[in-house]
Amino acid sequence: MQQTHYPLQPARQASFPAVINGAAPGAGDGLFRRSALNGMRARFARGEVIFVADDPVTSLYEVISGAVRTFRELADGRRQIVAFHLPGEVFGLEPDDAHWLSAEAIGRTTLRVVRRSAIAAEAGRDPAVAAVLQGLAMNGMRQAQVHALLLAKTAEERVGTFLRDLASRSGDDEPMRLPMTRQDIADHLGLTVATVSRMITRLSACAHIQRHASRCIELRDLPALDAMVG
Amino acid sequence: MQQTHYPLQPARQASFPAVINGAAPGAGDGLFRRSALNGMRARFARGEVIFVADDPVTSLYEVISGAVRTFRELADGRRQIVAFHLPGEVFGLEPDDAHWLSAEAIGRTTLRVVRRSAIAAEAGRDPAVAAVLQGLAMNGMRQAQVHALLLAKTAEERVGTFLRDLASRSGDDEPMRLPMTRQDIADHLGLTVATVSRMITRLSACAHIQRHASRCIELRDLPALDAMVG
DNA sequence: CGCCCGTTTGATAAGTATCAAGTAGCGTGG
DNA sequence: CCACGCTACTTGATACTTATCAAACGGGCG
Repeated sequence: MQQTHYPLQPARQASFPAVINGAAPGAGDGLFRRSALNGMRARFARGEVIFVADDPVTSLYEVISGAVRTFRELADGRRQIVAFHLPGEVFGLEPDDAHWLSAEAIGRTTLRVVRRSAIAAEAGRDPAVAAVLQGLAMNGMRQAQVHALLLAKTAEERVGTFLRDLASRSGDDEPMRLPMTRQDIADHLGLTVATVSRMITRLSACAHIQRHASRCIELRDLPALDAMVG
Repeated sequence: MQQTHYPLQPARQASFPAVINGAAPGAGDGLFRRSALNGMRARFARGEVIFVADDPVTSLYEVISGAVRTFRELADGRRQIVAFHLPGEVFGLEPDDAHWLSAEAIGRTTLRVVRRSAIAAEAGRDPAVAAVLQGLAMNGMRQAQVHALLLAKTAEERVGTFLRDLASRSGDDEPMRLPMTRQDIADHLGLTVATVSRMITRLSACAHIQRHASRCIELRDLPALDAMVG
């Protein structure tokens, strides 16, 4: 499959109510800078909790620096990571008044926090803000669908796709620095740490990637990766 | 995991811009009956194509009777079914101007078709319509996330969860009639037909379900199913 | 009534998890 | 600054789950 990456933010093009035109897709341009929604900065240490499932949904969050994981704890103790969020991306949008997901900072992380009530007020006033929200929701839907497609593939394809996508979101600086642990990756891809590690070793052996350090990987043959993962 | 079912329609509660209250959640109440968006009825035969990936997005669709599968064809010929849509549910909402998914009628199916341009116009006029769209997008996001969680589980859990959810969406009449083939189920759950069949046999052996016919299944022990699938 | 497609079942192979040991990287404290 | 210790990562041997290939069965529709 294509596995085109769909960043949550900014809204990529005309969303459904076509009203749009929305926020300029300028890189790094904060979603809520354009309106009255400046938001407050908040800093989090490694592993610190941002919100927990069942908490009331109070805010929307934009990653300024660092990285965030959103996940769901299963009854049997397994943890499924739904998404990683890198600088410039927005998370925290959920259909209900209570969170279904939990969120934690992966490393030292700075966020812009915008209160839900402020967004709601602004969206009622400014149709463009409503359209941006609509785009966020639809991109989140697409991203989750792409993730589901990923989980139907083999371990090698999952890891290859994951690395390729992460690289495209991280900026073009090679080699790429991975903010998350192998356990995080495994919990995102529905694999075990051991298997993730083996697949990275295998991709290195094929010269598709090169490991400079365990958290520092260079994609050496992007076309080959693309061909492998579909 | 909980695997609460999240029907696309109607919007369940206050969505993000809180403007809402939206459409009354009356059962079977068509999404677009309330506004000027009546839409036209369209009938499809078994297997008939509704739209294909790369087609322009022209409309939103509500299932009146029958069932629909939305899916994505992978390069290697595999087909991943993203969702099944039953009467009362809405599909066809996508972030871009071109479809990323394809859609086909599973059996004889009737749809209400509402043109995108009409929706956009109405959403600009009526904030409640915009809010309903927002709810549809966010519920679609949640549904895709739940699906991704499902794909990280064992074959038995996937099939059990699938049957339980389908039953809750199909209405309470037992035994439940399955509109789709085993191949469709397999392509939705990331399994093979043989494995789906074996798991159904195994669930029957545990007396959790009972097969009246291959497409007609009764859930005999819902608590046990819930316990098994988390 | 009979054909055909969808479904079930069996035997075997492949892929991934599990359990366990060894290695390396990194922060912390001496 | 270096040594230490802890955590993350890699690698190996084995078991279990699911896919694959193939055949038999059954039910719905002409």
